[in-house]
Amino acid sequence: MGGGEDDGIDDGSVVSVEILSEHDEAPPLPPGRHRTLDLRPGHGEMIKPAELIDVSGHGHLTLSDKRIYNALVANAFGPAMGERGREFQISTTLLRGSHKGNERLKDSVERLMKTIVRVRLSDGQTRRVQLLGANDLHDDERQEGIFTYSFDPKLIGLLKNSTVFGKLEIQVMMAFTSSYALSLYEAVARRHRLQHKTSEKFTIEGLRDLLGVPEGKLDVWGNLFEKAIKPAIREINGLAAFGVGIRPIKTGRKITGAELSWWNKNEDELRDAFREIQQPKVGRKARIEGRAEESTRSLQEALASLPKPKPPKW
DNA sequence: GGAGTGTACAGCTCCGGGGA
DNA sequence: TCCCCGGAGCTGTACACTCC
Repeated sequence: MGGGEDDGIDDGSVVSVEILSEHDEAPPLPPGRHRTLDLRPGHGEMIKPAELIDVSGHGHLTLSDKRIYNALVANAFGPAMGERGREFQISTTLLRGSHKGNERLKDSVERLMKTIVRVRLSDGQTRRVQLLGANDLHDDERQEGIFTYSFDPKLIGLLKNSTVFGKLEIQVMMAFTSSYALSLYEAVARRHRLQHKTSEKFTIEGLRDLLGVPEGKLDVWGNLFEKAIKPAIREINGLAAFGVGIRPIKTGRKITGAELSWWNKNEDELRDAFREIQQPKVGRKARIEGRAEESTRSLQEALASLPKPKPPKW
């Protein structure tokens, strides 16, 4: 998520969607172009319209909020998502993850409802809509924990005509431990398939928005880099099918912007990423940083230095 | 001297799970 | 399903240090 009305130096990330009136039919597309909602995600993938990735003002959302929202989008995804007044249902078990109660789910839903999507329209106006529309959480026994939800009609208007999207690997998405990593992953996922582009420049504010850093937090570049950018890059480069890098741009000595770049991984890197996703989250940071190998080696050395145990007498 | 870098530490959030 | 707990590790802040 990122981009928006206060976007970066390079305007390439700003979503520009031609909005139709409530009753308009979608205009015909040029040959070879498809509407996002007509696409079919592959196995283990989800497709997220760019309008839901380039969201401003999502700084207060936690990692689990973002995951839950992606699960709701994945569940609703398809031509039906573009129908006004359409409601969708999903089992709360799928949204809760491994946690037993619904209390966190309720909190997440309320935070998602308070999140405003800001999209710049082609006529220069900015549209503001709620990320999640009206919903019902049935938590009595007869309803078996079903969450019924809808999207704002104005948001549906955007989604119906969307042609730009990001393909997200669900396993990778679930493996992130940092919310900044998930935001950066989504932002790059929608960009890295572009053949003519492998980088994009942002202002510091644009980059903060892209990562979803709350206002007033991590104001100093050093802190932003150390606590948000570095962990996000580390996780993506360790887990995703593509690599990312962020290079600061200086004006004099002051850092005034940053260049985000991305590339496809080679076979070995892909194999490493796949292997890491299969491993438990505990110790991932160390493994990704390559420290795991070192600590394993020192452990082996320590074990080797111990006196060999005598074979048991049977 | 101003700006970036590195790091220690405290607080917070996430996550998994026990028990009612 | 809810309430609660504890551990792991993420996040934010502050400060000393380095560099230009």
